[in-house]
Amino acid sequence: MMSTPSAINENFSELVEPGLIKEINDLGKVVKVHTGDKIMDYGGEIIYMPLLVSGVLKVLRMDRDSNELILYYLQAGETCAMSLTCCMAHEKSEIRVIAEEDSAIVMLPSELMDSWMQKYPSWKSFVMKTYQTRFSELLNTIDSIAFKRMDERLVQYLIDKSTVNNSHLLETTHQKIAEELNSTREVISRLLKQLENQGKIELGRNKITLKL
Amino acid sequence: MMSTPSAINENFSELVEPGLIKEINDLGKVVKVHTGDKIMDYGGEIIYMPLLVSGVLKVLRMDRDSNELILYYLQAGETCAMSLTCCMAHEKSEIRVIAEEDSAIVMLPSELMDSWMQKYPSWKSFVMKTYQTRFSELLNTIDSIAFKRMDERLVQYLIDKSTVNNSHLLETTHQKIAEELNSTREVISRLLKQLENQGKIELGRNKITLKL
DNA sequence: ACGTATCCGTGATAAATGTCACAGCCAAAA
DNA sequence: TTTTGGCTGTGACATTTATCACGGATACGT
Repeated sequence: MMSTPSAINENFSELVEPGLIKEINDLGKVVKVHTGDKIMDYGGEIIYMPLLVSGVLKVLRMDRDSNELILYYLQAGETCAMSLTCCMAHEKSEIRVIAEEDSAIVMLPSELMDSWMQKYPSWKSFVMKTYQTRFSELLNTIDSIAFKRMDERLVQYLIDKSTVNNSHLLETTHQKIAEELNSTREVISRLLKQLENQGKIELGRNKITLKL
Repeated sequence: MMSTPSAINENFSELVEPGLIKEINDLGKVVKVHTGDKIMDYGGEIIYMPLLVSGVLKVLRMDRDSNELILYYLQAGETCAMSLTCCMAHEKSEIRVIAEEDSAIVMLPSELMDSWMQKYPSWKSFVMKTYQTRFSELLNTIDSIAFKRMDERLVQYLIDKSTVNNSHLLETTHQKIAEELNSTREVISRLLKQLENQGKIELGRNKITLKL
């Protein structure tokens, strides 16, 4: 498995100390995953912390009856705040992480995190920034499910998905959307049909085209 | 305004460096607040970071139509993760913080946070632990609103409130509960009546008694 | 003790979402 | 081509929660 020094520089430009870059390149393993691959699961041990070099991951929450809910997407240059907390505390995962697209991830042994905080100021800043953005994302998620109706949530979902995939054509099924929004296929189908009637999207089998 | 060295030692025993304790005692201002006082509000600047020495604070989220939702409680020995992120980034608050009980808070100038992270390992651990617990709390909140019905959420609310107030007698109104759960008085009244019929609580004007 | 605010209980009804049932359609495999 | 399985559309109905309306109860100030 080859390490890719340039990838870190390109996507994590805020990490500046040469010693830090060197440690990441020496100790991190590059892992390539494909769309749909599971990177982490509820209850799993977290012994690596993932830096996302390319692609998109999605972070999901589940309950015991395996109802699901998408929390947020991770893009190149980002990492998972949950992994941070878990790494530091050697705890188990409270979330599931799935590759939304083919992705490349640098896996860092979790025991390094702590010492780097003191050793490399830019690492500390990166960690802090990660917490801040993930906190905001979680609050957005809470806003959606607490204060919005399903039609609004669906529109936001389509926009977000279109944004991270960088495409107006979404290749998915009503069933999958329903799962990620913790709803049901019939409800999503009907709301999508409404949106089509309003001229905002076009529907096809396994695909949704956003118009604008 | 007097500083209270012992209060820090008692409630924040994980903060161990003498230099850190001294800085907190020298630079922190002790503020006393009463039940219902607003400590922070949505959109407000955060220039102090609050360490809760005694009492209970509640952290709320609001939307534009001033619908509200309780996120979690803070107890003695804890601090607000949102304040942490805001302090570090000099950002505005995304939440509202209200005193649930009379409380004493040590306010620390936010510009110190960053340097302490490197200077005092126990401060860094404290900050990390804070993030971890708050993250978990937010996930719990998400679980509740995403996966549970109002009757379950209400029971959990009553238990949580009883726990932080350390009393089986809750002095509040149906209206206030409805606001913190982002519901309506009628719904809460009916559900409370159900619980009373099941023998789980007793209702009175401005009070609810938990039986077990 | 009286008047008044607020709080509480509850029926009737509406809106949002979930569930069930089933039919048609499309795409890939045989 | 035919079959098969998954995807989509939609009516009918159930459940959960919100809204409206209003009357009665309780505490508090004067």
